Amino acid sequence: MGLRAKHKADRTERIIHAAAQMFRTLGFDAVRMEAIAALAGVSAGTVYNYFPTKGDLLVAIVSREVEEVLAAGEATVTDPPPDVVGALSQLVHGYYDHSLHYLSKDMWRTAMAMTIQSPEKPSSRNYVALDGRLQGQVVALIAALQARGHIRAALDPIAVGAMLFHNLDALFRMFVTTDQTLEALRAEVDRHHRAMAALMAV
Amino acid sequence: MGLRAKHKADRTERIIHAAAQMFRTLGFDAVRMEAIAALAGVSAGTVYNYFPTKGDLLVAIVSREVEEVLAAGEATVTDPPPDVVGALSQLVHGYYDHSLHYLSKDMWRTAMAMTIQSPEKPSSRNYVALDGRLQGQVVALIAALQARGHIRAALDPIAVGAMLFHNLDALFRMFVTTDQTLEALRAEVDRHHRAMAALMAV
DNA sequence: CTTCAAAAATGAACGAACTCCATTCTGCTG
DNA sequence: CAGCAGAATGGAGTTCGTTCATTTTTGAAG
Repeated sequence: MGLRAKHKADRTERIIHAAAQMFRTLGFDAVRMEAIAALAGVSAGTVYNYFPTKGDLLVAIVSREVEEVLAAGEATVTDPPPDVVGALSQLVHGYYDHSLHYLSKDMWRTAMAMTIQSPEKPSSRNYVALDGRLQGQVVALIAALQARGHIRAALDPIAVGAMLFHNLDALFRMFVTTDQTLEALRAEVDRHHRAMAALMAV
Repeated sequence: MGLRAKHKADRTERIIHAAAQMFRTLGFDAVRMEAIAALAGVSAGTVYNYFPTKGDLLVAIVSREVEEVLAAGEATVTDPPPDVVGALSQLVHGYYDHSLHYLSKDMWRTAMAMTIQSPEKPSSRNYVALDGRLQGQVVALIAALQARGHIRAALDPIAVGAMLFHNLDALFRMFVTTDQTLEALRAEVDRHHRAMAALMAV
């Protein structure tokens, strides 16, 4: 990698870190692009050379978090606990527990809003693709449990996996739009998992 | 109602109709508040005496649509078809089929985005409450089917109803964020309903 | 019918994201 | 090393949503 490319990568990192820090401490709306640029040590115009809009900058930050969570989920999918509730909970709690590590609820809300409102933007497409991979992990987990004979052979793993994912997604959305605690979120999703596990039992 | 109150109601209607028409034909972002005000026959400032922001104006419009859909759903809940898939489909197709009557996908997306990003605003709270009532209808339907002995007595109707609602909501969000047709949306949700009906069967 | 305080409407001004662009700087290449 | 292409700069300009001081309208009291 030439010096030029390295500078580019450095600047991208600096901008992302500066923005992430400010978004988290001040809230998305309260942060001016000038301030991000200043903290990153570049000019405002330069930020726009890297990210088309303030929203895209946020979505890029959030997408990094999702990628980390995805990587962490692989372990559960490839080697799931034998009980259905335990397997689902392990995967989903992994998602939830990491969600506020680098990000605030405000950042999640704003990023979700951006990707819904403008699904055609490249940053949104990327985010949606990551979401699809999360859904794929849930489907894969259901299929794995089914292959091991822990849930009924007759059920449609894709449809059921999709429903479970949509559910955990909705509960997470509720979490970030209220002052619900992580603990309460976990309890709620576990309740749903128990209900589904009872239905899926062989 | 005094003259003053009547004028107020008239203006509210004119503003809502003007905004709805323009949002639908031009798209939310392309419509300037000036233009809505002009079509409604008032000044820009006046619109702000009636709706705090452009987004709140949109959410008010969308909320009206949800209220109509809610009313239409009552019939299915109080007297559901005996088969589980038929009952779920009748309710949910009712929701979906009316969704584009007055609104565009763009309006749905933007309204969803607004309510997620700013859940504390009065207009968002109202919208979320309507969503809760939709979820309540699904739960009530499951409970009714259960009371009639069409699905297992052992299952948790609140958890299962919540999951079904979250699922139909997610599928609708996918619908409005892509160019999927209503037909394809119906087919997809029916597939999920069949999968769930099989699990819930006595 | 006149008065007047409260309510409502008005539109000019403001602020911030974003665009544009002439200029400057920097690292690659012949 | 020269000079060129690509990138950063930063300030001026645009656009809208939003705000607010001012003006106009309202309807009840005298």
